[in-house]
Amino acid sequence: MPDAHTLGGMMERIRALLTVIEEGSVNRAAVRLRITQPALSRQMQALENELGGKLLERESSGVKPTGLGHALVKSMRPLVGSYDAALAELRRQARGERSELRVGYLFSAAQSMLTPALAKLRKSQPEVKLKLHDMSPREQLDGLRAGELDLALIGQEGVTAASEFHSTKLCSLHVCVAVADDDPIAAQKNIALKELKGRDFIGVDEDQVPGRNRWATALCKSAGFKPRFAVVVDGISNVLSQVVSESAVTLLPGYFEKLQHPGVTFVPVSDEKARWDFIVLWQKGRASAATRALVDALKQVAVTLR
Amino acid sequence: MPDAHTLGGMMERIRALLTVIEEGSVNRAAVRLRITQPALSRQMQALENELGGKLLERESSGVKPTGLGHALVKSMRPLVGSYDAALAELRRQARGERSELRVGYLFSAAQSMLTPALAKLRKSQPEVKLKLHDMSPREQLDGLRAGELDLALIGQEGVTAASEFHSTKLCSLHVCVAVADDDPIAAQKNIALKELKGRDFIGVDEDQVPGRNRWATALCKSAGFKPRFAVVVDGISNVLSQVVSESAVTLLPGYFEKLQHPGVTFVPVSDEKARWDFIVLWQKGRASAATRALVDALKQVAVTLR
DNA sequence: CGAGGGTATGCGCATCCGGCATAACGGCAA
DNA sequence: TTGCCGTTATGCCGGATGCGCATACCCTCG
Repeated sequence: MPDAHTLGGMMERIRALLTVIEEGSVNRAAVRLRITQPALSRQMQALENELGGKLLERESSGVKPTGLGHALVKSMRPLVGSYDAALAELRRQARGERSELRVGYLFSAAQSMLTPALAKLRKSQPEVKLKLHDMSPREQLDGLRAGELDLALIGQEGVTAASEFHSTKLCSLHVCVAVADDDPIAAQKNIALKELKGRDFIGVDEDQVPGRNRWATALCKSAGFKPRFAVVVDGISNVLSQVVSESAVTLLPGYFEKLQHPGVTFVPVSDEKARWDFIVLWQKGRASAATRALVDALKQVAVTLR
Repeated sequence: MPDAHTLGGMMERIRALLTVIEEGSVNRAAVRLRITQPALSRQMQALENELGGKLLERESSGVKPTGLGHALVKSMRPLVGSYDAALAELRRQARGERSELRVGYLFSAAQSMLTPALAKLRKSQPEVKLKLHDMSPREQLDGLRAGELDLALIGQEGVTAASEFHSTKLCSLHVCVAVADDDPIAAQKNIALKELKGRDFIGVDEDQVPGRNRWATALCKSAGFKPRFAVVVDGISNVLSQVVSESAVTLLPGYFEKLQHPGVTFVPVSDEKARWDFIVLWQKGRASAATRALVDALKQVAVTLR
């Protein structure tokens, strides 16, 4: 029940009217609401003025709803109930008690880290309701911005957006270059970035993997050349096919070495600066216990994977 | 949009927050809401205090929702929409513009009057959405009291409840007595009430047809005797069967003469006092145009049926 | 550095709204 | 019939709330 000093809006007056109709008496309802009868009487009048019609028939034995009063009860009672439930849930969430955790991630990048972290979370917070969404980095960022995700596991693409959310770097992977099996580079144990000067690069659509091309460009620039993107494809899964068919190269985070792709060889880059960061982003404001627990679990798993 | 002096409750602050998040700026939202930026800033703070958590991250370029702010938008936006729609509909109804009309009636009693009245209504108010409910007198009264009906066509049973609603008497029917075909009374053109002294009467369950037995009792008392109810049945449709099987009698409104029932004859009662009133009840408070139109139409039809 | 955009906060004033006291009405019992 | 009790409505007053104005502080950009 709101205290006397928050009874200022229509919703509060509507709530009071529901009580009056239930009691059939302004006086008894006032006792229930812990205000005086005259104050409540005036609230009822104010509500009638605001709606433009009588809601109550006044009699010496109490009050009875008019047709309009009945209609208000019918339409507003469920609404008030939903509103109260929503407020209660928001207050719970504000206290960090949100039990739902919506996680966005890219499977190929995150599964080796996410799976053990979720196991830890399941142990420490068994009541958490997880919603896992396999999505591209772009979708992850959009989901966070729209408030549809609580947390995202994202790579280098998330670095530019990190200031919009809370963020923590989990680990930094080395970089490898993908080449066709019959490429001379495929026989090397590793490669320096400058050896890629003059080669055709395959880029990724900015819309799907924001910042990937800029990252590759920055690395090559630090090695003294500017990469030429012969083709820009619309998804990571198409990059490796184009590497083969175009006799081109592309820079990828080291986790790709674990993926088998016919006709493609991954060669580690030896440059110290060639790193790919893996970070976790979560919403600003107070984080729920579930969110904090998952972030902690991810940090622990990241340490073991180094 | 409420004016500046009614922004007192949480709902109004929530509404303001939706605007702030939409604009991404307290300042621009304040312009939209036609209040000053400091007032709106304080409302946001008050709302955060009431919910117990930050809803907005403040930056020099404006504001961004926190996770809690996103959650509020998601849960409250539809609620605010429903609330506004409900208020708008209530205001329309208050102005007499309700386009729905829920009518309760007992078919056998009311159809001869209701059908022509509805034809008149259809002509004068073609946009009215009618909801017709064939129900017992008890159900009609309960429906009115619960605000589920706007108007009820009811007989003598509604007379005692008339003070709870607006009411108009439409007509007064003569009374007849129902007897078995082989009863000596069946051969009479009419009958005086006092001739029924000593006969078994069939009564009707008070719960289904409130006041029917009391009405019959009062009529017989005015003729100098008290009726003995041999059987009390649970519905009007069972009365006539019992009249035959029990060689009993019952008093009924004159409209029953139009109904064919095997083995039963209806004989008019000659006593002047033997009348059965037919009335229309509708909700207190301002009646919609549709309700008034139907009441008028019923009055006109009642005149022609006399 | 200054200008312009943003949000937060002190202060004063107007309005709102509650409590207290009282008026008016209807119903019921003696 | 009168008096009592229950009801709702309304006048008056004071405290609470919330707004506008002025100002402080921060950030970004030319």
